[in-house]
Amino acid sequence: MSMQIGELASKCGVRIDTVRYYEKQKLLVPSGRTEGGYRIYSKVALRELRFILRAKSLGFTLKEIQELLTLKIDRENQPCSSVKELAEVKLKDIEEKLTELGRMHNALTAITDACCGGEEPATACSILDALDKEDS
Amino acid sequence: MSMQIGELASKCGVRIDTVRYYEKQKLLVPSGRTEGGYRIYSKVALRELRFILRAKSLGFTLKEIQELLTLKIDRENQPCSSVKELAEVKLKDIEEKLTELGRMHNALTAITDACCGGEEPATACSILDALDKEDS
DNA sequence: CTTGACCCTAGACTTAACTCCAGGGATAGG
DNA sequence: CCTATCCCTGGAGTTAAGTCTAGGGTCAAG
Repeated sequence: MSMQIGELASKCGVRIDTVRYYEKQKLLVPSGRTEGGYRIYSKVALRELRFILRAKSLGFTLKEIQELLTLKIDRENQPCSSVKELAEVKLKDIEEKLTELGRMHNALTAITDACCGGEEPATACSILDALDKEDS
Repeated sequence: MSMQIGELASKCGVRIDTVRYYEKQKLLVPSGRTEGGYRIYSKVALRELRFILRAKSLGFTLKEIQELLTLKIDRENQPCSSVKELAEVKLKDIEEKLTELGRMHNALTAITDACCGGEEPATACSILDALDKEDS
């Protein structure tokens, strides 16, 4: 039903420090404290941490997750469009990175394929030449 | 024929600080200094800086570019295979990132497409629900 | 009552690749 | 000579998301 920080962390596969860090970032507040000052977490906190981790795995930053949580907490009064907008911004973001990585991949593949990769000296290595070319 | 740091930087579209930073990282040494201590760069330095920037645009880190430069400087005695190996490691690296980003893209697209995005309250928003789901 | 496992805080450190700052010197044009 | 523009150094700051450290308290078992 309720647990300490160590159990919460290990249930989610993160470090204790990470949980405390999320708290400092106002992403996750413990349900209470013991007399001795230990944080206690409920099942709700477990769900919340998992929410955060899922959003992270989709590429959201902690700052963006904060926004998502703000919307989530106040769901009744927030339009779906606000949530979808965040998701779409992030999607565009991911798409840009994909494009850029694709560009790198194509260019690097091209010059790598052209290289013999043999044991002969790299005096005329086509990779080094491509990086050193006069044009562009 | 030869220039100061400002001209070199602007010819390559980087900041002066960046050039000095590359020098600190032992990527780019000026050809000399004026009496007054100003760095002077030759056409060779210009090529070298462009080499660095091209490698960077292919996804190499500065540390990896250092290795490339080490090989390049000693081309005669380095096998092509060493160069190609660096390129292939980087390619694999890029491919992993592409895979991961593709995974994110698919997942986020799926849950985003399912969201109405309308002005109605997000009480049952499918994006929030997907992030909050019990399973997985 | 002692041991070991757990927890607390505040704050420093990490990585990459810059970017900025203070305080000052060099150089060219008028 | 004055001014504007360039340049110098050493070192600090930036960003994201943690990770680590020192020094200490809590709690349950034996």
